[in-house]
Amino acid sequence: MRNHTLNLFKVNNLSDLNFSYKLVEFNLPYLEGQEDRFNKQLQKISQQVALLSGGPAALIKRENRYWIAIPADKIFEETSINVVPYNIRVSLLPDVYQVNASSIDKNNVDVIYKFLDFEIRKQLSRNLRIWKLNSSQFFLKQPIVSRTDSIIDIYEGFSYKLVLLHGSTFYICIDLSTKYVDRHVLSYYVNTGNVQTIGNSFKGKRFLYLNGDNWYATELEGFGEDIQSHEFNNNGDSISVYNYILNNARTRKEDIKRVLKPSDLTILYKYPGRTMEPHSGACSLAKMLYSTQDKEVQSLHRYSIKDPNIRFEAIGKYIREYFQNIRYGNIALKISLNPLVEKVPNFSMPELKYNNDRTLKAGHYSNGANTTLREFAGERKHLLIENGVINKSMFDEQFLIVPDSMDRKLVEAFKKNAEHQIKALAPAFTSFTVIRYPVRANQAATFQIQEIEHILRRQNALNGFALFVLPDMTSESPRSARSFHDCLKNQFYPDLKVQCASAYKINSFFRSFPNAEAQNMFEYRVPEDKKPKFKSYLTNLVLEHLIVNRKWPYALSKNLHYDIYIGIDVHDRYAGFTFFFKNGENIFFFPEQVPLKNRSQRSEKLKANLLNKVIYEKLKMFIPKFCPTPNGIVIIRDGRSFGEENKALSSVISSLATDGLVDLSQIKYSVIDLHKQSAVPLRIASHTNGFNKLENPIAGAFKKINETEAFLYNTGFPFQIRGSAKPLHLTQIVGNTEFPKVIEDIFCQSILAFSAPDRSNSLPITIKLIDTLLEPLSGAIEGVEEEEEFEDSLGNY
DNA sequence: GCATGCTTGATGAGATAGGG
DNA sequence: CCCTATCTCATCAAGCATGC
Repeated sequence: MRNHTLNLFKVNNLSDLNFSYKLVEFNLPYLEGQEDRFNKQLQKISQQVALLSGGPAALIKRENRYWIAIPADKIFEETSINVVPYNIRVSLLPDVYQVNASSIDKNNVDVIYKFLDFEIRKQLSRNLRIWKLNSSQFFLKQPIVSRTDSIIDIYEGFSYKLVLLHGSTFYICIDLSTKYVDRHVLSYYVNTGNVQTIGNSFKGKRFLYLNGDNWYATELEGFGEDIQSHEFNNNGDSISVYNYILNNARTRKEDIKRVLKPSDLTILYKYPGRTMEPHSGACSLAKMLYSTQDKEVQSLHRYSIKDPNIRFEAIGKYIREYFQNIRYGNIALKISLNPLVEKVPNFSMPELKYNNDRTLKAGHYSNGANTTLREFAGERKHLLIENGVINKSMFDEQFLIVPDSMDRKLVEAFKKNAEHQIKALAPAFTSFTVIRYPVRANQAATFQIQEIEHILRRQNALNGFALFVLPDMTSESPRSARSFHDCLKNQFYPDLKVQCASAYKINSFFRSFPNAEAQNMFEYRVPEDKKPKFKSYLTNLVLEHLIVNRKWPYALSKNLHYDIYIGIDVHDRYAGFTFFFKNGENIFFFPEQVPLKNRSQRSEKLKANLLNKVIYEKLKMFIPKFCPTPNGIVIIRDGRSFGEENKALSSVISSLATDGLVDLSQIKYSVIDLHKQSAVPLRIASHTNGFNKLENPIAGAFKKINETEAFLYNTGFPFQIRGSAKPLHLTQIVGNTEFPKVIEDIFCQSILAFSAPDRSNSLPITIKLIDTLLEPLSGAIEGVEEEEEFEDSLGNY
């Protein structure tokens, strides 16, 4: 194992700090089955106490009862808190609990975490050299020296999170972050003379407002008069914007006087994304914020992608400059200047099983390997091209649906290429039936799709699989092209399974040549110089089409530790389920329509009875066929599970036991939450002997932060990525499986990169497939409604 | 066509302030 | 004193550039 550097900086003098606390008592009745409500009520009480006492409040459970801990030096009056339907009395108990570093245990560690985190955040917010975007992101007030002639200043900063390792040691975890801000203040562009003509173009944009020492993000609502004339109501008194700003400038008064002119225009702003009574401010204190889709930022985006050396160097700098003067009570926190360095374990690359009994094994030839780790990604693709897909089942009916604007000979040429490529990978494939559809410019997507449906119905093509060539929509807005695409997939789903391609793209590869055999005839061919690009385009398109056809390209040589994995994800109206058995030769996908989210619950929450129904039905059918008496069932939930998955899984297992399909005394189970993006911005870099001291960790490296939580790096070596690898965050929410075995199983699943075998893939195939086969449907509903509204408004004229 | 890293924007939910 | 608009906090999907 190699040494690795982690972006974790230890709090060294925890033992010097005094975390003594008092308890707050309350009695909240728990109604059976009302767990959701109970948790919300608990949270509300704890926040209320934090407010009353003016400091941190930590919710803790002792002797099967809940309490709230607040620092021993805080006090508040006994009071009632309204948590519908109760009024809960909260009172501060007199006893003081002494806590020191040696007495940290799992009963009081959350108290220490909350207290410490509260202080660190508070003191970062008070640091005059940085500004706070939200509770975890901080940026320097000095932009980094620009490397371009751009009108944009780049503000670098960091996101912060306090991390508890293995329940006893605290670390500061920070990562880099960037914001793009206009170099000039708004008054450089807009003044009382031109506000009528160009003012509107700035409305709705986001601005960084430099209000004295306090900088924050705002959204521009509109403009007022000049700041000397413009008055607003301040606690009952009318005051001009100019006077208000100078009265409140405090230490920054001289600086502000220099930029603030009485003739500056007043801006009316609100906080981004909110509806509120606008505040008044000065144009000369606002600088426009840019987002990643702004043209001006596009060329700067690459500067924020940083390799591990540069990233870790900057992280160390922020620790030195902003984390060495933080106090807890009367004592300075001693935060290590050096990052945590330790041996990080990794799983080895699993062996893959291909068609024709071929395998791919990375490592030393002496161990039976047939490739080096370095060559793994390339070979993974190469073996697939050579041997074809492992799934040899028959194909359903196949359609090639093309716009009638596409030349017949071009369609013929493309069809020949596509069929040849598919047959090379899956010999069971025969041919496409070509269907042409008319394209009507300037017509709503819904209307066009209806017309296409009539045509497909006449040709009996509403079932099966289609490669659908989208018309050339380069002249139209990207939104309407996207809307067409989404409508299409939504309209025919799930009977007709559609993979899309673009006529524009296909056209760009082909050229017409004189026919060699017949004079005055033409044919379409790909010229030599475009062949490599076309080959790569076609391979990827065909691989996707095979995935849509459920023809999995390869599998694992060995079974996973646990026999059954179930992936679950939700996109708007559909929940997707994948069932993965043993080594992945048998994977099944099912969409299930779910009720649209309502106001009171989280959008992605699934109900236990739906989960129970789907999972039980399918497992009852599959277990006898693919894995009799399984040793374990694991649910992987993309995003957050809400206890429903757990309820469903235990009821499914007991039903299956009644049916005699599983052995209750043997079977293991668990629910895993998988986050592509974690609140903990943990990074890892491997030490090398080369010129660059740090590089991305090997794929399969993992860092457990406690018994049920880990970070898994799936995108490192041998895969090539720009920047620094971002891990998956895995949490075993419930269950009795061995967590490290589950992590390894998830790593193996991520090596089944079906859609791009030569690239890295961070998601396990159980989740990735749901995204691929479900994703285009989400958003389609909204798109349709927008189009219809648009049509209606046209009709009124 | 695919993949990645990265930032912004949207969203939900609890809590609060202030008007009627 | 209740209701509603506003605010804060936290999380996740969308959308970007870029490379194969």
